[in-house]
Amino acid sequence: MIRLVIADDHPVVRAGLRALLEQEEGLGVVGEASTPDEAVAVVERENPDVVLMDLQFGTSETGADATRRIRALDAPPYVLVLTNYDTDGDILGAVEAGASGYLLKDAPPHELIAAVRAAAAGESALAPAIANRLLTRMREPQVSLSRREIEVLQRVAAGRSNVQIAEELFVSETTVKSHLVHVFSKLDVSSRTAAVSVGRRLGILR
Amino acid sequence: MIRLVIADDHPVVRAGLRALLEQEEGLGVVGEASTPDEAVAVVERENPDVVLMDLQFGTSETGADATRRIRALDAPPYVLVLTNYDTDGDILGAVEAGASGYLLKDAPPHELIAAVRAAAAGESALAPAIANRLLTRMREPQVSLSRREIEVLQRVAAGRSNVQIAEELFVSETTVKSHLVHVFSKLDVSSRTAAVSVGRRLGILR
DNA sequence: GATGGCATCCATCGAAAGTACGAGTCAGCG
DNA sequence: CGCTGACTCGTACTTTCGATGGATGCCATC
Repeated sequence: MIRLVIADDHPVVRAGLRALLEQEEGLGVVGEASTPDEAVAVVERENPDVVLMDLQFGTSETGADATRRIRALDAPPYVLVLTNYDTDGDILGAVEAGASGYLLKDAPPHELIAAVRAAAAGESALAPAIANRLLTRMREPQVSLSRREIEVLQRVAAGRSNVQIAEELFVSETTVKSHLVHVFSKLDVSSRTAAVSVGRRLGILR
Repeated sequence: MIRLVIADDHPVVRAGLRALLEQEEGLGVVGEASTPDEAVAVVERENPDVVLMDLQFGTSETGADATRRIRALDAPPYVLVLTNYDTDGDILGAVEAGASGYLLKDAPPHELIAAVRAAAAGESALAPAIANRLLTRMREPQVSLSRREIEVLQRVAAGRSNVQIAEELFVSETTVKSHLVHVFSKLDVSSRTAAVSVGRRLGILR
């Protein structure tokens, strides 16, 4: 049986995933987590085959962080990342953190199940709608912001101050400014608000 | 038994709601819909007691529209609106469309069930976290920005500085700041970038 | 006629934001 | 092994924002 752990901060989503997955032969949910920390703990305890990991939690720590920590364990499970938006900037981060698959939350059940089975078999499973975007982004670097720069820009777009962003990312305010300097230069702007508007037009921001 | 219909475009969310609600005594899900149109059709066919209605569908039509149409039927069911964000601008629209309750998707299960029972009894059920915000917004009629304030906010969103905006509008920089102070206060934010992001979510900006 | 919202204007002050250096670690690559 | 790029941090400086607390005239509504 494929043993699963679900990590998502929405009780409704957890219940939905559990319901959809458990009515499938050969799949079993052995644990749930509502925070990144809890996810790591549950995975260590249950030693599952596959983890379904939400990208956005209510906290500052993201699913990508948890994914990185989980993949650093001994004999780690495969991690399937879940997200709401196919434009999420953390997707790249999650993939680099060791996620072996990537799914949209509005994916139909059969896609979900296929992805879980693929992941359990060690294969890569990207939602079709995503694979394209990811690949095109890979090969056409365009205005390629680094992962960190995108992360900072997203938080700027959410209205956070430099100090707040620094705290959320556990770096100094100087570092945040430094990232922003690069973002401004790459986007050819000179203020955060302009950067947000250009970033949105270029599809870097949702 | 309280007969329920679930309308949400996410299969996972539908399954989660169904799972959480059906393990409760006296509740039964008699239909699901993945689009606003389908929701109206299913409600007409099943004649349920309560409808759980998502606010955002993938389409241009919103849950508020469907709510309005459902409440216009003969002997309509009560409608509970579901949304991700407590700042969603359509909330007011949904309430005005006849929704009798309002829930965040990350609400704990007991809150969800309590809201369904309250709705079935014809009572109003607002997520506690929301009720306040909604009420204050009701008595302080929405977020109506003046024409001038919107003009300024739009230019802020385009990345202009206060000085630039002042020149464009043929007023002094202080005047621009003054408008922005009002905008900030109305939108309950304290920076231009946050104002832009809230303004966008509320539909004030493109 | 009063009240209140809107648009306009003003000054000051501290807090953010942005600029401009320099500089270190680390991973990956040719 | 040296190079490059991403990421990190520091210090010092200038500019822009935002908060505060006023002021005026206009106009609609009560």
